[in-house]
Amino acid sequence: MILLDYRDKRPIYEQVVEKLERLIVSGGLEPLTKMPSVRSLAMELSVNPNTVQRAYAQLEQDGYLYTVSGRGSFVTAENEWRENKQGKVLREWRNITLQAREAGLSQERLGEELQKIYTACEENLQEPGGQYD
Amino acid sequence: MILLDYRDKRPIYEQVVEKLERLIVSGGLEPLTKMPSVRSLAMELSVNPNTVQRAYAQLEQDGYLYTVSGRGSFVTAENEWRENKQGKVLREWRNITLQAREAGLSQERLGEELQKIYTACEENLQEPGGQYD
Amino acid sequence: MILLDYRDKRPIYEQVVEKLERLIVSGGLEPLTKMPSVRSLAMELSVNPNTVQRAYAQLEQDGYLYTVSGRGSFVTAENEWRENKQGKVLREWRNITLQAREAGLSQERLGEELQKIYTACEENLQEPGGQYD
Amino acid sequence: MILLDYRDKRPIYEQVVEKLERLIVSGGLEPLTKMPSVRSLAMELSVNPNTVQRAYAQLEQDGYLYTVSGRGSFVTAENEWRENKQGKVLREWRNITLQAREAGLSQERLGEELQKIYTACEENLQEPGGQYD
DNA sequence: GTGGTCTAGACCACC
DNA sequence: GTGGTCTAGACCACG
Repeated sequence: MILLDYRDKRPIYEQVVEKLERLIVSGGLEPLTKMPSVRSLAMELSVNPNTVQRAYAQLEQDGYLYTVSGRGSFVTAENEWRENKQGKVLREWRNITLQAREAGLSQERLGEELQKIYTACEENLQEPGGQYD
Repeated sequence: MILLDYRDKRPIYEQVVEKLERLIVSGGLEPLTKMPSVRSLAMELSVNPNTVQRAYAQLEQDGYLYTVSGRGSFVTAENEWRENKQGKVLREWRNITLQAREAGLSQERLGEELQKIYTACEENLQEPGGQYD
Repeated sequence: MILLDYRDKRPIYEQVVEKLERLIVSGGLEPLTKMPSVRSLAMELSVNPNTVQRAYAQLEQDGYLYTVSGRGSFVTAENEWRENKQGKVLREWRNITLQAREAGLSQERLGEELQKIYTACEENLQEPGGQYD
Repeated sequence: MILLDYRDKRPIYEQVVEKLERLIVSGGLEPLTKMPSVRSLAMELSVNPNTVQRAYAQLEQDGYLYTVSGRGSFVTAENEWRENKQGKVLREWRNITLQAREAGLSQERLGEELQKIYTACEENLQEPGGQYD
């Protein structure tokens, strides 16, 4: 389900956060679903339980999960993070787009890319937590 | 010329790389210009010369600078990095745009933003290494 | 009657204690009333009887209930806990007020708030176990 | 400087957070001061460096500190947290005051207490991180 | 069995 | 030396 990249410079727990956030945002993990337990996910990824726990804590702090001690962690309702997430991603998007303009990419070019990304939706929506880099 | 943010989590040399790269990409530093010496830039930024050295090495590896031993470092000709840079930034841009789609932002919305960013060009082009976040 | 918040970090039995204590303190459960049996309250709240048992034990220890073996639990006479409760809450109140002063809130400001809280009494007194956060 | 209470049920890192937050809020640690290093504070408190680091991370997330990798952690400027802190403490204060009212404490009584707390300022301001419980 | 906390000890990147 | 990450293994409270 999740594949870790040990060559990535970022810490492992951050990779886990990113993958899970994407799964949640894209609907791969529906609201109210029970997440795998800290220990089981740690086993599955062959990392220390502490590492997974740290990822869960981060996701909870970001509003994607809530966790009930002794029972497990659960995905929060969509409306709790949807708006927040859109704001964050939009800010990043503006930043990158500005850089693209500086690098000499024309508005038309980006417009075409935009079109491509939004029309090529079927196959990607199937596998939402996939590789982006 | 360059302002460092000590509260930024990223290492300082990386900030220096980023700022200089932007200066070069956006035309603030023209091709074939001589860069300030490692020592003088280190003094100006009040950082360890090692840090500047590392930044220059990175920029050289990325194709923005070339160093002539005993003479100094110079900005390379534009065609050497332009294409490369565009490729990199475009890949990032696609990645973020995909995330934006997953987060529920519509193509129309991003199209409008695109328009805004490209029409509001005059004032921003003046100060290309500025704040993006 | 009582609504549990499963996303609250505190253990469930503590929530039950808090709600019942408020009900008693605010007069929602009059002295000498018979409390619901452990089992029935557990059913009503859909929790483990152990949890309710623990809450009752805590309330008994705090002087709000007394248990007659084989008969059930009953709310104690008011004078048994009134003074104690006031002392505890007053100590907490002093603590927070001191923090408020340290945080820069003026005496006048808190005086106004005090006034507001005590004049807006009618509607809140109806539903004493309600939301405070 | 900081005294840990091992009988306290709360985790150690949380106690550290609380004490340091109070020191900062009350002016015992001035803005831009360098905090003791993670390791040295861990030695001083006889706890594991991880525990202190967790406390620092929390304080950073709450806006009281910023940390520069390889250089240390520093107290942020006052305006970054002052307002936020006041809001939080005021909400708590309202909550407790409401409970005090329910417990039968009169507005006059709390008014007197308020007066006492605010007039007895001299001695307490000297030792702002002191015992509150 | 679940999450939460803590310790001890290790390694890395940065400055 | 500084902070940051990770592992291994332990204990506790909760349900």
